[in-house]
Amino acid sequence: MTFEQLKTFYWVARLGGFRRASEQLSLSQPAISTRVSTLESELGVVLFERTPKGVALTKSGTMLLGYAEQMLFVQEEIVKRVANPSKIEGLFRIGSSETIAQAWLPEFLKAFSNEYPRVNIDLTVDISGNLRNSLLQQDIDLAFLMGPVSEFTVENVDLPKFDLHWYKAKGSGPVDLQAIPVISYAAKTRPYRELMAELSRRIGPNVRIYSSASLSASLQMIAAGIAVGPYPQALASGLLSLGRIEEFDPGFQPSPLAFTASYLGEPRSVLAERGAEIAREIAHSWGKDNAG
Amino acid sequence: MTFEQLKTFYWVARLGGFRRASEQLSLSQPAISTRVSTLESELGVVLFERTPKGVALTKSGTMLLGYAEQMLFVQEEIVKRVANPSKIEGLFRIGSSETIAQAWLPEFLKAFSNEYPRVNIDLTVDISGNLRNSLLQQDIDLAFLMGPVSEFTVENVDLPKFDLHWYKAKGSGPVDLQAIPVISYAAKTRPYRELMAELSRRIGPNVRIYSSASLSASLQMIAAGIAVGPYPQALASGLLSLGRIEEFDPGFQPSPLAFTASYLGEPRSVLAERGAEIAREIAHSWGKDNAG
DNA sequence: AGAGGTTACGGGCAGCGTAAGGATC
DNA sequence: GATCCTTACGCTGCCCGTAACCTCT
Repeated sequence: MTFEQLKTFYWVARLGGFRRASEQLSLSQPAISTRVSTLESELGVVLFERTPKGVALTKSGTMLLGYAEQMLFVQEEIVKRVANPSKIEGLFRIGSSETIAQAWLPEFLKAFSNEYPRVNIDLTVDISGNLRNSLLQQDIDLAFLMGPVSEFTVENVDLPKFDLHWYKAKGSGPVDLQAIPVISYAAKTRPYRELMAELSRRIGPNVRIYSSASLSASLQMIAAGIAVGPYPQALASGLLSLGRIEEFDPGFQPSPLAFTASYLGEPRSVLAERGAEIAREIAHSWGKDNAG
Repeated sequence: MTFEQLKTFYWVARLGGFRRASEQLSLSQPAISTRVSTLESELGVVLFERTPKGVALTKSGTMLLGYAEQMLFVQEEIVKRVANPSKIEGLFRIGSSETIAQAWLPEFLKAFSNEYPRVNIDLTVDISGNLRNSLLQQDIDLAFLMGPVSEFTVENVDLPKFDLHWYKAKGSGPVDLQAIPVISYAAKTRPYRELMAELSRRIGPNVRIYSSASLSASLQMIAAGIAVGPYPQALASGLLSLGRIEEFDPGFQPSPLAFTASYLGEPRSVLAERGAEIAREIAHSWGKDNAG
């Protein structure tokens, strides 16, 4: 009996098939067959009923699953508590919404790769909805998104909120929201929908809303006087101090953007757990440094 | 990280040396070195301080030890609860006192090897004192002896007691313990010492006591009229029904022989745990079948 | 035909034992 | 020199991937 066998068993049980487990573990499918059947013959017990459309746990298999989970849990615990982080190797896939990427993500990456120098990082920047799916499909290990992700398998660590203020080009006259478009987050995002609803209610159907998937492009458009819009105060400070943009008050303020660091609780991943923790620390100290 | 590495680590920690662990695990000493140093480099942590006279756990090593014990415990649990006994292989070393060997040991061996057909059995018959030492030195895995063994590491399962009755050759006249020797268990045993003390008190210094390490030889001597002695009633029934010996009452009866099935609780051994359980069952049913 | 699992086979590498090497008393 | 652990090295055997095969829809 080896850890690899138990881990393989665990994933076959969890995903309900040898082929799916082979993808999860980056192995050939026959390798999964070998591992499982070796384990079965070592224990002298059949763990799966093979049906044409996948596999199902036998009674023995069900019993083993609990123990296998314990094993993998303790193993992660060892990696977390005993192992030296600088020796941990692997690939860690991070997904981030652009707001975070523009804010404290660089500092996070610095801190993370400092603690885990031998871990390679895959970074994806996307909108929260896509990140959520990627996370649930295990295409990424840790996501910074507008959460929380409410699936019960997902752990959500709350991150500091971003207050939204309204900005317009410096020196432009009073703002008439009927005349100048409002630019905001990409169309499929929650802040976009919220803003859309609020503006329709207050301004009427003539309001024009641009949406942009690129935060920095949006800010450039604001600075160029093409549009106005609500943006995280903390991210506007650069153009603000350059004198390119200025705040204004259209009479209401969208609710702050709430982010979480989210990861799958099962199976355990030390990197995801610790990554979320580091993110919380970094985000808080970044928030203090960049407070109004 | 593998089970073998953790097990090796455990034994090195427990025995305080690589060489001792290599003997415990039946491996060469360099193999222990390799395993430990591989584990150390995988965790990126030094687990042992190497001193000229052995090794000592580092702080990290101490932390790991707890987790390693958990792992090995769960592993044994899997073998015990999930694995099919008929597939378990290995060597199981049993030590038994002769009384047990003459009583229900054959039936026990039959039941045990029936449940674990692929486990080889090493049987040693010796006096309880030696069995106790062998057990503590891990030369045997399970001992049937006059217990309990009071070391805190040892688990003791109580077995049915053996009542001692006095026997003499059939047809011989009234017994004068001043005239005929008393034969009993080997000199280093507890029943011998108890009997010695009791006889000295009651009969006086002239009493002669033979001691014999062989139960069957002793019974033969009684049957031959050379001596008389107290023996387990259950074991005398053969010669009794053949009409070779008969009971008599010298006015007192030694206390019954109390046996235990004893094994080391740490590290766990499924075979020892289950073996003790089987022994208890077999001994009880044997006791009923052979009751006066 | 296609999806899912098994069997067959060759090759690479982990890990063993033997043997030699260092350190400390 | 004795004891204990480490290093060196050749070899064996395990386990992976490729490829062919089986079975059920």
